[in-house]
Amino acid sequence: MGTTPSNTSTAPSGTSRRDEILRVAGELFRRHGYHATSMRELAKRLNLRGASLYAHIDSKEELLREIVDRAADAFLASARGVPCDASPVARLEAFVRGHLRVIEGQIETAAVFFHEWTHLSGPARQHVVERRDAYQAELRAIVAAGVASGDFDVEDVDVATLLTLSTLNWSYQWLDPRGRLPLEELTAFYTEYVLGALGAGKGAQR
Amino acid sequence: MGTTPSNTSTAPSGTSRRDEILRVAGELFRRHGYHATSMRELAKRLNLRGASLYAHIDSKEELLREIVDRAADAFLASARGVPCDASPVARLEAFVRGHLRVIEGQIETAAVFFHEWTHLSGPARQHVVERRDAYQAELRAIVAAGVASGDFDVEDVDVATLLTLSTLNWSYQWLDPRGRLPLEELTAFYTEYVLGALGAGKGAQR
DNA sequence: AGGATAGGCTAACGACCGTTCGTTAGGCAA
DNA sequence: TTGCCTAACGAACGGTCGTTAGCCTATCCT
Repeated sequence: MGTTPSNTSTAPSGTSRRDEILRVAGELFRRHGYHATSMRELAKRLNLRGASLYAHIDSKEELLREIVDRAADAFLASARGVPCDASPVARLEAFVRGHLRVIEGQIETAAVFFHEWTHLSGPARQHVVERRDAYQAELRAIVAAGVASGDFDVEDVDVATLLTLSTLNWSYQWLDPRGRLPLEELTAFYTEYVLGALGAGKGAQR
Repeated sequence: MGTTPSNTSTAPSGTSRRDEILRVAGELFRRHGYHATSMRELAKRLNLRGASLYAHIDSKEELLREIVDRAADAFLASARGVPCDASPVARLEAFVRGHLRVIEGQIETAAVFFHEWTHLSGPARQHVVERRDAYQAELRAIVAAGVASGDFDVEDVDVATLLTLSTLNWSYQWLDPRGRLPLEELTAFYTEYVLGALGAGKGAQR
């Protein structure tokens, strides 16, 4: 155990110090924005000095990259977890549920992902673009399948996909995990909204 | 004319230097974010030095405030221009059209409004909150009217309003004034999408 | 012509930034 | 006890930031 890497050091709560830094960074990045959050402020929140953070991380950008990566991976995994042998309506429903679950389960991470990812540069940025595109492609496939099966009635699959993503993506701005609506209920509202928009009417096959 | 205030000085294109500063600031704030845009960079884009900007403006925050205010005012004016004696469907359609027109007509201003307004502080910030709330209230009134008239079929007017706003608000992320779809066509797609979501079906009264 | 004004510049201020470096203290194993 | 490692600190590096003050020039007005 003497060779344990430094990032497994234990913070009081049982999580690693590095995880704690990431968590607080996520909160601050979300609240103030990446560039308006200083390392000194982040350290202060952790009862440390700015310089001390570098015992655990390489750079500020690494924090952003890791937070954004986590969200991107979560969204993509969620989309990829949608059973592709289900009906388009059921798939759409699963997609929506997965989307909201990711946001609700890690609101800070998701919010930073949506709002701050463009501050990444180089390969990290490109990697995010790829995953966003892949995510959109998953949704597009569902919409297209719905159109092909007759469950959805849209004139332009690309636009319908964009509009659906728009509906889902803005939710980080107002979705409150402790809000008045339980997630299941919000998911039901969302699903009905989107299905209606896609022309799936209430009698659509599930 | 010797008493002309300083902000009416003429830039090459015929607009005032101050307007030019605002325009370029809007572009840079949108592309890089407010905090990641420096006054030196803004000045450089205008072939000036950073310090020279203060002959025309009081502060960096004033730029942000003015850009955000313009967008907020435009959105609210647009919503208030919706004829309240029309059918709910027609009102909704006008709302959507107005929303997209504001964005399309000043994409930088709108994008900065959606993405950077939280960097404002004090009364300016509060003023934005008020206008955002007023804008949402206008939409809510339309949705509620549609429910009352039987044109819309939603279970929760507040949630339906939020979801509709979500659908509209994310468009600044992808709406390209020079994109493949003319605005009228995009508006038609958008209207159909939202009306469908609100349970207004294609036979709904217009 | 002379004075006023506007707009631009340079230099500088005071504050802040992300990060590195040298050092210290505490913990652990041999 | 000694030696090593980790985590944290203070000091500092090498900048950057928004902004102010003083100066200069061009233009306009009387």
